[in-house]
This record gives sequence, C-alpha cells and structure tokens, in this order.
Amino acid sequence: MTIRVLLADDQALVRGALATLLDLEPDMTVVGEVGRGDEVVAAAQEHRPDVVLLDVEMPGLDGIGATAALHEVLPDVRVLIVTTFGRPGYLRRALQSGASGFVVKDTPARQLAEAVRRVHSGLRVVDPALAADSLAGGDSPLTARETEVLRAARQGGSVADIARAVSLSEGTVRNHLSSAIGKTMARNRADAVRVAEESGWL
Amino acid sequence: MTIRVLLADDQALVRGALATLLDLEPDMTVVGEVGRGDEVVAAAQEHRPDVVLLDVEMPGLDGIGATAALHEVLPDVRVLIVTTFGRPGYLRRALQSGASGFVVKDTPARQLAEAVRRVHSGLRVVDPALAADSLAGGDSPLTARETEVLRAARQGGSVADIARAVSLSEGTVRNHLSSAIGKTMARNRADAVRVAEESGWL
DNA sequence: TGCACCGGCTGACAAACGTCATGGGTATGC
DNA sequence: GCATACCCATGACGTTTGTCAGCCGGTGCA
Repeated sequence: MTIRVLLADDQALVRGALATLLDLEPDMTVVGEVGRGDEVVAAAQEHRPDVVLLDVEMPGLDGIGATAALHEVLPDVRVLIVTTFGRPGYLRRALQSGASGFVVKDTPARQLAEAVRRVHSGLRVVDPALAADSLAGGDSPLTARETEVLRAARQGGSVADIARAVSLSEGTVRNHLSSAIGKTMARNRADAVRVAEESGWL
Repeated sequence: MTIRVLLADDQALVRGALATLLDLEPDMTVVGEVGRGDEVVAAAQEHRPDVVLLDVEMPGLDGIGATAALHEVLPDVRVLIVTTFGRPGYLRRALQSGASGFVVKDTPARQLAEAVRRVHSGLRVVDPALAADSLAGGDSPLTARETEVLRAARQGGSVADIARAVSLSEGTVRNHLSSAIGKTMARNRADAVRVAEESGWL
C-alpha cells in the first residue's frame, strides 16, 4: 500500500525537488502540490492524501494555520511540518495545532522519507535538537497586549505610531513596551522585537 | 559530454533534493555537495565541476563571497546563484562577483536543469522579474561606514555598543546613523535597518 | 471578603537618541 | 588649484524613549 503525500511549499524549486525525491521511493506517491497555505485544505479534500508535508512560511496562510484548518476538516490526515529555521516557538505551536511531526530542512534528505513513513504509521517525529531548544524557549512570558504592542513595533515606528495602530494611549504603549523589554531581557524596543521573534513569541 | 555540477546549500534537505533532481537529467552529474560557503573552493578544486550551484545564505561564507573566491581561483567555473528571496541588491552584487546566473527558488523545478545548461554554454541566466526589481532598487546610497554601522545596529544594541563594535566614537556613530536614516527615508534606526535590509544594502 | 494579577491611564524624570553646526583629515576628479 | 565627497570627531540642542510610582476598574481565586 503506497503512502499518498501532499506537498505544500511556496518555493517551487524546493517543492519540485522534494516531489521527485519522494516519488522515487517505491512506497510513496506525491498526489498533489500547492504553493499557498490557503490552498492546502481544498487540495487535501480533492486528492485525499495520507500525509501532508507543510512548510511553515507560506503566503495566504502559514503552516501553523494550515495545520489547524486541516486538522478540523480532515482529522485523519497526518501533518509533517518542514521548516527552514528551527524557531523553538514554531514547534510548540505546530504540535498544539495538531501536527504529528516537525523536521528542519537541515536534516539529511534520506531521512525525510523515513519521517513520512513514521508519521504515516502514527508515530510522532520531532527533531531532537529542536525539542531541547523548545523546552529551553518555553512558553511566551508576554501577555496578550504586550505581544500585540511588540508586533506593532516591528515596523519600526515611533511610540505614537504604535499607539495609533493598537488604539491605546502613548503612555500605556510605553508601559507595555517597558514590560516586554524587561521580560525578554533586552536593552531596547528593537532588541525585544528581535528576541521575541527568534523565540517564536510573535 | 555530461555537465559536472557542484552543489552548495546549507539546508541538507534542499541540497539532497536538488541533487537527485539534477542527477535524473541524462546530461548531468552531481560531483559534490557542500553545506558551507567556505568549503566551496576546496570542493571545486577536488571535483572540478563545470557549474557550481550556490545558495546565497550559507554559514562560513555567503554565496557572494564564495562566488568571488571561486572566480579568483578557478575562473573557468560557471556560477549559478540560487536564492530564497529575490533581494534586488543580491543580484547586482552577485553579477559583480562574477556569477553567470541568478535564479530564485520560486522558479519551477524543471527550469533549473535548463538554467544549468544555459550557464554551462556560456549564457547568462537572470530571473526577468528580479532584473526589473534590481533596477528599481538601484545601488546602495550608503557609504561603507554607514553600511558597517547599520549592520552593527542590527543586533539592537545602544549607540555605545555599536561604537565599541566598530571602534568609533559615539558621536561619529550617531552621525553615520543619522545620515543613514536620512538616506533610507526612515524615521528610526530600527526602521533604517529594516529598509536597508529589504533593499539588499546590508 | 480580601488578594493577586492584568489592563489602562497619567505624570515625572533621567537616559538615550536624532539632528545640526563646525572643525580637520584624506582621496578623487575637473 | 580647487571643488567634492567621505571619514572622524566634538559639542550642543530638542525630542524620544524607558522606567517608575501611583491610581482606577475588572477578573479569578482562596
């Protein structure tokens, strides 16, 4: 019995390469390819795959959101997340969304097919090095408002700009920023944004 | 006569997938794979490839630097740059470094082999959409020092930190930053970093 | 009923930041 | 020779930022 695989990656070159790689395996067939996150569910309904390979960074809807949407419509489909950078926060959120596996693109190509097989058989596949980082990174210490304000601060505007974006007073924004800076152990607003982004808290 | 190809990409999964993809072509052989930019020259000297496929983002030495180093030691080797994002500045710098082609990872997988063939036969391969952006983005208006200071500002440190990193006085750093902010039409140091990064000036 | 916590706001203040004027040094080009 | 541009530095300035204290309202919990 062959494993039916659906591929979702925004980089056509990578997507095609992975497709040929997996199609060479005797027990697998790539039944579909999409380049956008919001096309995943429709493609899955059409092609009925056993395993879906999802990139985290995609236009329309990111891998996390696509996993959640997929898990709701087709609960039996296994999801294997493949991503470029091993952001600790991604792993946690991906597993919470219902993903069965998490593989970084640094892993050898031969292990990908094996990961697909494991996921298909119901096992969880998690990059060991990444799992350690995930525990170290932990849950976000930021409150909802702090994350929102910090997210708005990414564009590099002034406090007044941020206040306008989130509809708060400037003083409140400064307080939230100060709190976020303290929690991330950063020295700056910009530094806090950097730290929070790298920890997957935004 | 088969085309000998050397692959350089830090993502093992992508690298392996591209290798199988190109190895399927009857007129190509992948003679080597490396995951770091500073291993490219040594691998090229050992395996004598006709074409080297280089990713821009690599540890040790980036694709631009690797191209320059390669061009100096082995001038006959053709270089085809493959990158994730089509930053306008990359294209310009890559061609200046001696690259023969520039392909973004959004291009269909089938066109990659064709691009390799064209580069091998002495033609230049440039993504059309990217070429337009490159002209729009234009040359960096920043001076050497301004770029250096702005690069040091990416970590999110204070002026004192930056001054220590680049061995300048704090006042001078502020002047360079102010100039860079003006040239990028940003409102902030953080904003200037963002703009310069997106324009490929760092 | 208290207590702790989060959200929101204000006011104040020291530190950091961005800007400007000014000076001198060097290399490039007409 | 002279203009131009870049680099380095200093001092001064007004603004922005980060921090702190205090106050109020709402929520969840012992």
